[in-house]
Amino acid sequence: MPEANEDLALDRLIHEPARLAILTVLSSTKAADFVFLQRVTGLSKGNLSSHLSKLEEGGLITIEKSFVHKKPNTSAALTAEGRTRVAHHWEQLERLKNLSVESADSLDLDEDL
Amino acid sequence: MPEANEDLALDRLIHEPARLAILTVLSSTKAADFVFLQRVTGLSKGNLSSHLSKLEEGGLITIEKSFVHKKPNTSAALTAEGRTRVAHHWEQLERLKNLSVESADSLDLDEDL
DNA sequence: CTACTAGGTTTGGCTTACAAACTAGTTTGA
DNA sequence: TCAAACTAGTTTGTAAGCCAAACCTAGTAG
Repeated sequence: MPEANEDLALDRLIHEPARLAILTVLSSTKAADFVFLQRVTGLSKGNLSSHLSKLEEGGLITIEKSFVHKKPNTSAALTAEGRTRVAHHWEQLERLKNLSVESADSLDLDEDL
Repeated sequence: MPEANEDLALDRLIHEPARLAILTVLSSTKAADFVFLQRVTGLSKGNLSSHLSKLEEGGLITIEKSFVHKKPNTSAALTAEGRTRVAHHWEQLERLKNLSVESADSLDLDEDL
């Protein structure tokens, strides 16, 4: 029956490097389109496309499709929930990192040796 | 050809939550044995076992097996390389996080639109 | 009209994380 | 004494996930 310090679990949807990059970019821009995201993240189109879909399914971002100069344009933006969840994720990481300082002595292990 | 800001790539061997937890614990203890690691990380035995193997193969930790009270005992410790690579990983994360502040305007996109 | 390009999406294969099943040895207890 | 239960792991099977190659659709240049 494992299940230690449950509250510092990391959300894999966010934690994945490619998505963390996407989300980080979106954190600081109202919205970003596909081409821009591809450039700054360095992801392939296919890769970016599927990550965006997953983020949308997960409720972290919204995607709006339109036509700009007669060309398809896909724009992504963080949802309110997405914004808080991403922020929370960074806090989790901070907690985990700092856990290495206190660590060994004070970890909440059920004392039943 | 994508391949943007290459130098903030995240090492998946380290980034994986389970391993990040293990490594973080090891960062602050000279060494930790299997049972202890299982308790603090909350991982199943099988899971912990295979992650430790991968970390060892990756040169991040060393594993020493012995017998304590006639029972097998597996002890893990960070290698010097492991220690620096883990530290580097936290720096990378910090960089990524802070990238969200400067972001949009100054990203090194090859200007060839 | 044909070829090429831009902007994506779908598909297929390889990798991986996870827990269930297994191994090896030790202690308990009847 | 011998078997059931426990400790400390490892191996294996599978479902999920990442990635890039192949594909799709619409515009545009020759």
